[in-house]
Amino acid sequence: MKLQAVKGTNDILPEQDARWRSVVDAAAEVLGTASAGRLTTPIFEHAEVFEKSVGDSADLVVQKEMYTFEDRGGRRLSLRPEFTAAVVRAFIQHGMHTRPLPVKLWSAGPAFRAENVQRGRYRQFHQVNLETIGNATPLADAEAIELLYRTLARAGLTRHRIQLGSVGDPEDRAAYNAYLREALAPHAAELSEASRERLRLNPMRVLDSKDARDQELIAGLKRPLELLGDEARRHFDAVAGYLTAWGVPFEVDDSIVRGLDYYRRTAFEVHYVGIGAQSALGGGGRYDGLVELLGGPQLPGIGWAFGIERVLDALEQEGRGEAAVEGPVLFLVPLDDAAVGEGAALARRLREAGLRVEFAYQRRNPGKGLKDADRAGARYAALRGGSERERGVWQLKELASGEQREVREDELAPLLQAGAPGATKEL
RNA sequence: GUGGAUGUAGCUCAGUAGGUUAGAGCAUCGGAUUGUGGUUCCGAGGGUCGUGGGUUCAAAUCCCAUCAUCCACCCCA
Repeated sequence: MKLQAVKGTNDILPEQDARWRSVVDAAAEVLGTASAGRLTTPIFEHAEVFEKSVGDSADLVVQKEMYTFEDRGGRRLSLRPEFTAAVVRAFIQHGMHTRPLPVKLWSAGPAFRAENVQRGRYRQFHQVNLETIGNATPLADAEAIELLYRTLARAGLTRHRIQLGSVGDPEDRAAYNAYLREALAPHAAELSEASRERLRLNPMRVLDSKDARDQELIAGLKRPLELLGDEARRHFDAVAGYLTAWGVPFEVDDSIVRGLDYYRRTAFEVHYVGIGAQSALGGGGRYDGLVELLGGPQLPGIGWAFGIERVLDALEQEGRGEAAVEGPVLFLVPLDDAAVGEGAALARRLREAGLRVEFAYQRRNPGKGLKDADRAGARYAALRGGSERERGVWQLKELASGEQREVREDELAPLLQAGAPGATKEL
């Protein structure tokens, strides 16, 4: 056990590939129907892209959860811990504000955080991300949330739940934080150590505490939703209204909080019961102000991301784990040395025609060859030795039924291409 | 960073009152079967017992350290 993948990173094996692709394909399909274009950005950026956007109090920075390093030119670079800042950077760099607004951009790829590992939490993980930049209406929020819900449904999930909240406008947030500080100050000594720290840096996050004593202290307090200003309140109600009208199931969650500073108003998460402690499949929210913060025009935005590994975990809970790896349609078995080259050449031609064909690399006897074909998962095997060569044919055998007949080489492609059921009957 | 559990073959695991060459099932390869597969039977290859140190005549087994994995805290995807 000498060399192995770095802690918190995973190999995606061939048998997992189909599931993986199906999730990304679901996103491409669903998000495409909403005219979102796919944007692929580098996996690393100048560190300041994330540092500026994320805010000083965010854990990403404070707890050094970013993989930041210096390259040979002395540039400080960071592996992306999330997509939003990088997408916004690309949006600004390419002058996308001149396109018809809003601009919808989706992405998929790895992200990195230097955290400790557990189920559903890895150091390299993968996300599907969507950003809608340039529209501040509640309709844009509802659209984004609906797309998130539908993408996951399309990927095969049936038991994911949307939780909707609001962190308010900056003034609301400031007011609520002040309220919390005041309300909790007398009990500060009773709070857990972590929560005392939160109270100092980002009081709202105290609501997130899983400490039983903390929860008791919090129980009687007002929630962020109760202290929303009029505009934020109307915005929230409108988003909820659209979702209800569209039949997107959701629950109001009055304790949704964001670790990142740039969120305003709408905040939401998708959860799934049964995938361990990290039950959030994804989350997102509105970030009016971020584009400007990163040096772009004053444009609002809303976006979300979900974790592909967590979705795959959830799919497994629903009994939709690894799909069987598809075998070749045809497996060619050379029964003598001359047939080895003939088989390879035939395979090449059939592959050129788009068929999935495999062959034995050396002469086999029929028993071995059929065994090879069987284990490769092939549907048909074709054998050829001296007597077949004389007649210019291959013995084509359907493995499942055992039916066999002689076919000329030029008959093979049309026969196999005719498709599974038809070809079977012909035999 | 903190806490708990676990590290024996590619995989799932046996194997402790310490005792010769460390086992099974599955998987792999070969043979039974040099022109017809899946079942079955036979055989083979594959192990620094996570790593390092200690105790002992003797360590997979006991002690210490260390690393890794899993789960949880924290935080989040």
